[in-house]
Amino acid sequence: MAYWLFKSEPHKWSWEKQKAAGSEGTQWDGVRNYLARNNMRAMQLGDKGFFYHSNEGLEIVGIIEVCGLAHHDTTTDDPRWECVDIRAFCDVPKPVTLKAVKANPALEKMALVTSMRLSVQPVTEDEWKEVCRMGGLDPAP
DNA sequence: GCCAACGTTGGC
DNA sequence: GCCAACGTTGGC
Repeated sequence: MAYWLFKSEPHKWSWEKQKAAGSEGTQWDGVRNYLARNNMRAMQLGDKGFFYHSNEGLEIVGIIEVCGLAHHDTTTDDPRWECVDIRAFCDVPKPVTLKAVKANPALEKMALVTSMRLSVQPVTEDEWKEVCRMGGLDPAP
């Protein structure tokens, strides 16, 4: 089981929309970055990830589950781009802000801080547990 | 809305 | 294969 972080601008695709998509989930399309794509290729069914609101909110608001392995992104004809399917798993009761992440020395190596612009990021198990604890999810799912 | 960071593109 | 130009992202 691995952990990830997905970034989305809420006016394009918000946590509310992700939840409304229900248990069937949606494809995480639109990623046009090799590193982010490679991260998605490495995902396994049942992997969990944080759902982060960029630009507005700037906080981790939910947890998703990978429910479909990487496959071609149907929003482009370019065969290079792939995406996974994800579905909402649960809310983060107390959203964890970027500010709070940056202020926590235990999270200083987190990709959210060091690779700010990467849209699909790996999260270590320690980081996962720490962010869940900050968000009011203890034990971590 | 600005601007820094950084990934991608394309000419050589 | 290098590197400058360009476009996009995302925090502020």
